[in-house]
Amino acid sequence: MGRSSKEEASRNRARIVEVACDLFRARGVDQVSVADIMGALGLTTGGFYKHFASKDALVAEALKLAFTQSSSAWQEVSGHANGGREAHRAALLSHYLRPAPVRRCPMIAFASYAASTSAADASRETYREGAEALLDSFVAPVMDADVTQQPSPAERDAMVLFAAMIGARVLKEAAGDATWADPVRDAVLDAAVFQ
Amino acid sequence: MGRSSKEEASRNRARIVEVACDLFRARGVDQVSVADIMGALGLTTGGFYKHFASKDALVAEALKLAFTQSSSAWQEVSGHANGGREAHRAALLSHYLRPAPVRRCPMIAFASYAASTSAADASRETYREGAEALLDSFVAPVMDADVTQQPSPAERDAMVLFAAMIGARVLKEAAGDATWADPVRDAVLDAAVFQ
DNA sequence: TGTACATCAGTGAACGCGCGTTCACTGATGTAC
DNA sequence: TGTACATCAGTGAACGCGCGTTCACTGATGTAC
Repeated sequence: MGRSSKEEASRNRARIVEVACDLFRARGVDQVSVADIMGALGLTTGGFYKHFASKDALVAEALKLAFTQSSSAWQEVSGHANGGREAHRAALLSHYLRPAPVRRCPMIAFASYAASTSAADASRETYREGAEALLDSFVAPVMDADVTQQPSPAERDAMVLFAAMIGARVLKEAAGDATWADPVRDAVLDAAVFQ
Repeated sequence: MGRSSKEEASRNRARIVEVACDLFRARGVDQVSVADIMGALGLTTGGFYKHFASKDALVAEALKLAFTQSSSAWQEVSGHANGGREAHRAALLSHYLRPAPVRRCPMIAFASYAASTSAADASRETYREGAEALLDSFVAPVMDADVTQQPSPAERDAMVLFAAMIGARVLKEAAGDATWADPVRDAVLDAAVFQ
C-alpha cells in the first residue's frame, strides 16, 4: 500500500473522527472498537495510531464533534419553526424525540463515558461545555435580560422540559421496539404545546 | 474447602444476587465482572457457575431485585410524606434526586443493557415491568378513576415530571462532582412543589 | 528538472490483558444400608 | 446409631476470545541536492 499523501492522510484522520462519532453515538463508546472504526473506512487497525495517541484521544475529538453536530441540528430545527417561542420549543422537542434517530443525543450516548473516572479530564470538560450549550440554547429564549440569582418560573419550566426530553429518550431507548415508553414521550411532546 | 451445606449454598446464591445488584447499580453491568462479584463475597470465580448458567442469567435476577428494591424504597418514601399528593410527589423527587445515592436508579443503570440486542428477552421484559411499575406508582395518585383513552392534563404533568427526574439524574451522573447540572436538578425539584 | 535519499501513512501480525466460561479436582455434606 | 458411598459447592488453573496497543516492515510521498 505504501505511504499516503499528506492531504489524503489528513482527510483520513477527519474521516476517522466522523465515523467514530457516528458509531459512538449509535452504539456507545464501549461497544465500538478501534478495529470497527478503521474497518468501516477500509483501513487496518495499526494505522490508527499514526493519527491518535489512544482511543481516548479519539473519543475526546468525536465527543466534541458530536456536540457540534447536535448544536447545529438544534439551531436548524429551531430556525425552521414558524411561530412564537412555543413553536420553536415544540419543534426542538419533536426533533429530539423523533423515532429511531441514527445519531443519538451525545448527552446520553457519552453519559457513562463522561461519568467513568477513567475518562480523560478533557472529555469531561467537553461534555460539560456541550451539554451547557444545548441547555442554554433551549432555555435562553425564555431567560430574563437581567440575570437574577434565582431562575424565573419560565426558566424553570424550560429546564424541566429539557430534563424531561432526555429522560423520555432514555426510556424509549431502553424500550427499543416496545411501546410502553411512548405515553411518556407523548406527554413530554404535549407539554411543549400546551405549556 | 470442600462442599457447603444446601442451606449455606442457597444463602450464597442469594448473596451473589444481592452484591451483583449493588455493583451493577453502582457501576453498570459492563463494568462489573463475575470475578468482582465473587471476590466481594470472598469466593472464587469458578464456583459462580454452580449457581448460574451465565452472567446474563445473574443479570436477569439482579435486575428484578433492583426494581423490587426501588419500588419498595419509593413506597416507603411516599408513605412517610405528610400532606397532599404534592407532598408525596415532592418527597419522591427529593429522594430520587438526593446527592450521591449508592444505589442508582435501575432504569438508568440497566438502560444500555436493556437496549443491547445481546440482552436476553427475559431481561427486557423485567425492565419493562419494573419501569412501568415505577411509572404507575408515580402517576397513579393523579389518575382518573375511569380510564379514558387520552391521559388527563394531571397525568401528563406527572409523566413529564417522571421523565424530567430521570433526565436530571442522567445529567447529574455525567457531571459527577461538577455542579453544572444542579440548576436543572433544582428546577425539577421546584416543579414538584409549585406545580 | 532529475535523481538519491529520508520520511512516514498504512499494513498485518503479535503482544499483554481482562473477560466469561470450562474443567479436573477436593473434601465436607447428604444418603443408603 | 454407625459406616460406606455418592453427591456436589467451592477451588484454582486453564481456555478462547476480543480488545487496545505495539512493532517491524513496505513503498509511495516529500525533500535535498
